[in-house]
Amino acid sequence: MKNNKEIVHCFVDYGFKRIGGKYKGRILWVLKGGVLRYGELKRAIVGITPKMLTQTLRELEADELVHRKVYLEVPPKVEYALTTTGKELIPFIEQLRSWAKNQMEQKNIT
Amino acid sequence: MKNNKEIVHCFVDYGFKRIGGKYKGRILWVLKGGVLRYGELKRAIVGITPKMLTQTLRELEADELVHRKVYLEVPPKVEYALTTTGKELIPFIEQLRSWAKNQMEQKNIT
DNA sequence: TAATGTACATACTAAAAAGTTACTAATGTT
DNA sequence: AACATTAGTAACTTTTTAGTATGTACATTA
Repeated sequence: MKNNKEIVHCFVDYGFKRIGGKYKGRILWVLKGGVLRYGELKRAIVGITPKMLTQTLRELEADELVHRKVYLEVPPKVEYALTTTGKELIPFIEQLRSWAKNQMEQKNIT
Repeated sequence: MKNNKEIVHCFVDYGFKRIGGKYKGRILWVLKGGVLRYGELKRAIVGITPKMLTQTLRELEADELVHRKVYLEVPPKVEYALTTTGKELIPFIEQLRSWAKNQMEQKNIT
């Protein structure tokens, strides 16, 4: 999800542009639990490919929602954590989540 | 944004699938103010094409977030309104919106 | 008689997002 | 020497989403 150069029409538009995309919400949500390494994220976000994980993390980083810390070791070690701005989004995701939970229970979705 | 048949991985995933897409958030948000006709929506959602407006409204309708009421008149008249489920999303959008507002002000985005 | 208004539909194209497959670096371990 | 480990990359294809351009119905109004 590219969001540079595009015209932002309103706050809602801007907000959705920053958290849109197939995996951003899930990534932010699991990072709510604390710092995670790349491989841990990969296991947590079931179904994501390394390409999409890296790509999405880079977008989140550029967007200052996630912080990336590289350890100069071999084998490599990279840790990801929410930034302050990223943490501010958690209540919002939580609200969507509880709405979704409700909906899924009502609709009996497996 | 198609979301049938796909695997839903968690509540967050499900939630984002239901409100994802370029215009859904904005449409729900303007409908918060009350019932709107097709043409009014078109004017409210600046930049949307009739194709995308219709398509998105149909998705929202199929998803039971928006209700569509057709008057059998000529020229045609169709009204759109939030359903109960749709209204339940408003606080959530409001939260994203206020986060976005904050961000935009901090970053001095026009 | 022709234009106007309204809510679309249809066919097609372009752009964006996501997926697939294969590959790398450098050290420690067997 | 071969192998495992970790966090990715690169090139390419497919799928999905969005945009463009044009057309339709039909009562009312000019």
